[in-house]
Amino acid sequence: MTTATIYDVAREARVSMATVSRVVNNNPNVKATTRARVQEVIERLKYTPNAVARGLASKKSTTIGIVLPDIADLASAEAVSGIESVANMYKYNIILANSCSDKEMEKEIFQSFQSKQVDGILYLGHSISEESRGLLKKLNIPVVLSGNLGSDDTFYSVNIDYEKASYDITGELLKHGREKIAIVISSFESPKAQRMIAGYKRAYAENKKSLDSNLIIEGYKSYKDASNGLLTTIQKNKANVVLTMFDEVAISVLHQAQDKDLKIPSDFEIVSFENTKLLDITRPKISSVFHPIFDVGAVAMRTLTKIIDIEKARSKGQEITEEDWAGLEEDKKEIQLPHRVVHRQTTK
Amino acid sequence: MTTATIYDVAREARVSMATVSRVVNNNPNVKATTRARVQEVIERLKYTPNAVARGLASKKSTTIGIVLPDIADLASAEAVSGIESVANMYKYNIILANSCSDKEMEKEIFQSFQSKQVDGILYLGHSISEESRGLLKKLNIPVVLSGNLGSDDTFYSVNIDYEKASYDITGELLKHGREKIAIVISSFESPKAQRMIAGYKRAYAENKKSLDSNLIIEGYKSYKDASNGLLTTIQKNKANVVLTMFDEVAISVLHQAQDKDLKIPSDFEIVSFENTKLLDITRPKISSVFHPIFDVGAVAMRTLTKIIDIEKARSKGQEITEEDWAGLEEDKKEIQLPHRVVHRQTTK
DNA sequence: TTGAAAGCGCTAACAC
DNA sequence: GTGTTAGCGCTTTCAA
Repeated sequence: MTTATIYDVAREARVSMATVSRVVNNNPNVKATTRARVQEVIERLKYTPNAVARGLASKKSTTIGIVLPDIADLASAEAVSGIESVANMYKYNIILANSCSDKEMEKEIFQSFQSKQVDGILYLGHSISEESRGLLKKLNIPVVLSGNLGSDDTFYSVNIDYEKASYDITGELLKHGREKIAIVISSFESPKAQRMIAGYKRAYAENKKSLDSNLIIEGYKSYKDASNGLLTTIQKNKANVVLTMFDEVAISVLHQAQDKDLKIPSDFEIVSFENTKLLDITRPKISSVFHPIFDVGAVAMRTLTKIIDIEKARSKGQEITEEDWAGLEEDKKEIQLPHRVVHRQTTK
Repeated sequence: MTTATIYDVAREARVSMATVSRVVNNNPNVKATTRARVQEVIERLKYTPNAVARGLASKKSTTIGIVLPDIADLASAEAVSGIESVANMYKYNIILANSCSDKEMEKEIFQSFQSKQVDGILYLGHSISEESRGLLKKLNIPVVLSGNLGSDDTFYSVNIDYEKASYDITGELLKHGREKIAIVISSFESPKAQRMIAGYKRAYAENKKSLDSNLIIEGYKSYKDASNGLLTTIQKNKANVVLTMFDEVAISVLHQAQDKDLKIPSDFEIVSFENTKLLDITRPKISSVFHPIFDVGAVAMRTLTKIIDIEKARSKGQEITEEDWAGLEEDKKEIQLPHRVVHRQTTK
């Protein structure tokens, strides 16, 4: 079975391909009667435009590429879900690529995205290397980052304000009498971790409490990492509150605390910064800095559509309207979604 | 910046486009020196073939489409991860689409996949409607199902043997003296659930134990669903062992049991049929029928690549070699991966 | 309001 | 081994 082409429709409807194209693309310059006739033939022939041919001719693919370190990670999956929902709304398809945090891989992915002519790229992940940043820039394709920060202002990015989030929760705990608060991060290299630490330090400073740098603990990002005695490390440093960058780490600490028969939250408190749905299926439920992951994905995608439209207008030499810019500022490319502290059952 | 085209390369290397095309596609019919010269120009010009143009000319997109009910679901995400890993190996890109289990949505997705000329489709989900099955058939694109069954033999599918898995665990429990085993499923409509029930019943029959049909409990697929007193329902029917179709349900039951101070596993036992990594981050860890979700995705994708190759050969009128068929049988399209019962801490 | 025609960048006969 | 050429199915001027 060969599918109908625009040419078949044109012939059947006794018009030119151009007219069919106009009808399909809702171009207003078609007489109503002609439009109706073409429509009828389209339905009769079950004509669907070939997106590939269209892409070649128009240099648009209505496809966006997503690069992320690991799709099996729950937070990533939730973000992708948010992305998908708005992509769907705007009729974009999404191509997914796992980078495994590998630079070579990323390079290949970018190339493949370029070759597939994606209209935009969403880069998710806890950090982005300078090389990748450079490659992305050269691609000349609209890009939005999420889950990681623009250290410069080349790209738009969508996140929560990690510094402030960290500051808020640390400050709150300090004000309520906690002194020794441990903070567990993946690595000092991670910009997200850096911001968390910055907020943490600022809170200590403003509350005039002395900070023990041993309480900043590096090297934990999964349940497994942490299950090898992280709690002992925390306790060795006399902390009885811990802030974790990842939910899995929080859960691991919780289990270790339970194994040691610590009373939670009276003896020991836990707050996670990730906030996937995992936190709701532990007992007790783990308190967290609420971080709307789905929304972050959705907003990132929405932002990308705006940039794509602006770039399109720009390349056509068109005026860019206020409406196009709605909600975007050229000089402030870091978009931050609101966060809030959610006390579940692992904080007093 | 305009990217180089095959034509630029041809001109610079003083050969025809055809030769460049041959070099790019590793066609052996090129003299080594010519090949080298072309390669050099390709690198100098940073030429990357345009996949869209290529797709239009060759009617292949090196892209496969994945339809699934919910990407934010952990099991789906793990399967996608498996798919991605082999897709990457075979240089396919993947387009992801959330169907939200909605038929209209699926229809649109299939159309969009068709229009994007995907080389194959992977359909994940607990069940597939007759309509969708029909649409998929008409598409004339290779399809592999996973997570759900082919009730007929139109499509290849990759799963574990749910009937046998259910039979195995039920039989084992019955042999060890349990009498009242509850089984919690999403819905009687689900083919997967049906097979689980079939295995469950077969085990009861073979062990000559009487089965109480109240123990087959329908309507639970998430933590939330279950948290509304599922345990009570189970206990009302005097069961002290439960098999759940989903991990979240198992976790919910576990928590309810803990709330009631049931001793686990001595008073109450739990086995899940899903086996995501969630089961490892509960305390106690939940026993399960081990189900290699990542592998199921990987094998499904691998199967799809084989079918694509076979169809390609077929459409060219080529002989299909033994090698092409490796591991595939035309008359047995249900591929089943091995399962095994994993006793963690919620079974005696 | 419509049509003609020139590509978009590549592949794949077919010819040499 | 290599080149020529005719599309693939569509968009998009430009002209009518």
